[in-house]
Amino acid sequence: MFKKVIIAEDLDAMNLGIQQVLKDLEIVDFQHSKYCDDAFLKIRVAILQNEPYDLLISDLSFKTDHREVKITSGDELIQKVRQLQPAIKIIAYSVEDKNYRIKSLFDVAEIDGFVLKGLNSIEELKKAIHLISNSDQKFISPEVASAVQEKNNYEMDDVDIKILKYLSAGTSQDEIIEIFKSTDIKPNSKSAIEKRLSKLKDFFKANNTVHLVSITKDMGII
Amino acid sequence: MFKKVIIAEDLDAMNLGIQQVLKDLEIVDFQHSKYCDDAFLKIRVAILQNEPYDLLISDLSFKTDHREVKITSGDELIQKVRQLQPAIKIIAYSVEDKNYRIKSLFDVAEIDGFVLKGLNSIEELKKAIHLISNSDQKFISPEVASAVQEKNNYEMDDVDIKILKYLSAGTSQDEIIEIFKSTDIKPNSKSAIEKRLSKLKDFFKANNTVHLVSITKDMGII
DNA sequence: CAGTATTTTACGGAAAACCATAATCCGTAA
DNA sequence: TTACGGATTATGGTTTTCCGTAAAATACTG
Repeated sequence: MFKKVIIAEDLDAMNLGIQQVLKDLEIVDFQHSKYCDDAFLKIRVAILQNEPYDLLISDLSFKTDHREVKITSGDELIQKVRQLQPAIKIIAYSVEDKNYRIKSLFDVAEIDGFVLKGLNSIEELKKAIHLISNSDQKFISPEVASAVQEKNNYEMDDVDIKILKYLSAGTSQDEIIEIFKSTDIKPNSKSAIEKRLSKLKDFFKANNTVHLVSITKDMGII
Repeated sequence: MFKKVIIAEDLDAMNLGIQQVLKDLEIVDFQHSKYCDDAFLKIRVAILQNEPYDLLISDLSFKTDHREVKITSGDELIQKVRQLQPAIKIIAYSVEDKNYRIKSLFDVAEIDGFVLKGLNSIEELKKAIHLISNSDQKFISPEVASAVQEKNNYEMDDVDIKILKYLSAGTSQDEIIEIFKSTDIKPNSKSAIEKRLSKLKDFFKANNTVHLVSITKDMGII
């Protein structure tokens, strides 16, 4: 079982629940942070002191307040922690149920578990901690288990995402072309952008651009 | 102080936090429901038994699981409870920070308090309960206090919302016109729809339709 | 190097969306 | 009834997007 745990979670009411879980599991050595920056710092310090954490439980979305922060989302935090301490186990604990985002957490950041905040998430969190503490198996909440097996036969790249983001920000296709040319982004012809858009619409079964942006927004891609 | 309280909140981890607040306030008679339907039923029964609740604390968004439910959101629940028992005090407790939605909760459903789930929401919830328990003042979390004073000089109507929803679902303007004509919705000419869209774009400072849908989605209007 | 495949770019016509103006309908009041 | 104002509808022209075809550039292969 884990000896030293760190929690990154901003909502105070939620924190109580997580701490209850750890107490039930008789894990006494845990810290929690309301800010990603703070959590990252604690993890770094722990490594330097030769007493690294062996589990990170992190939320994905964090509220912003007056404080100036560098790491704004749990995704970023997880990413950076994975680089800093590759062996640490990571559980994402979130209400996020968009397949795309969950899948990329497993694929890119190689999280060890994903627990969906829900009606029985406290029990699930316990299960997840148990499972990954003494094996290298992955845990994923049953409600979203389909996310990982889902194969995206069409791999979207950075440019696709950029286009979608610009579109949703009200940029016209022509303006996007201008921006791409001036910032030296590779495919920047009218046809190329159009073709990509057409492929995206095809893939997401969108009737038109408005629909496409609406769908990808819902999926949490942009 | 309140004697009998009901909580509608689906996330189990969050429930612990709220119950802690009530215990601190020495409110012992409280129930909680993970489903809106269940909460509504409890409230109805309590009225029939002549022991009505005097406070409802409700989340806004609820997860769906296998169960068939009639009331799917906290907004609906609040609305129906307000009709059923006009004198009950209602606090919305949510992460929702879109001004439009908060404002309409105060204006339409006449909630008595809005507490934003956040880094210090437990304390705020306590304050809110205190304030509204012995006065008719409204409580609103400081972070979103601006929401209520914000005056929407342009009043959107049902048709506007319908248009936006259809657009975000991939319906073309022409198709919307067809739908409006076949379902007998009043302004259904090309010009009328165009004019409305143009006004909406103007009001929301949107460059084009994609942008407009993107903005209104973010605001929680659609 | 030649030959083939893939990607990017170019072009043009069709459709949809955008925008300004003018005509029509409709309720209200003089 | 008639005049007026507001809302809806009609019309026409411009811009943007859409979509197919084809040329050019690049990458890949034997």
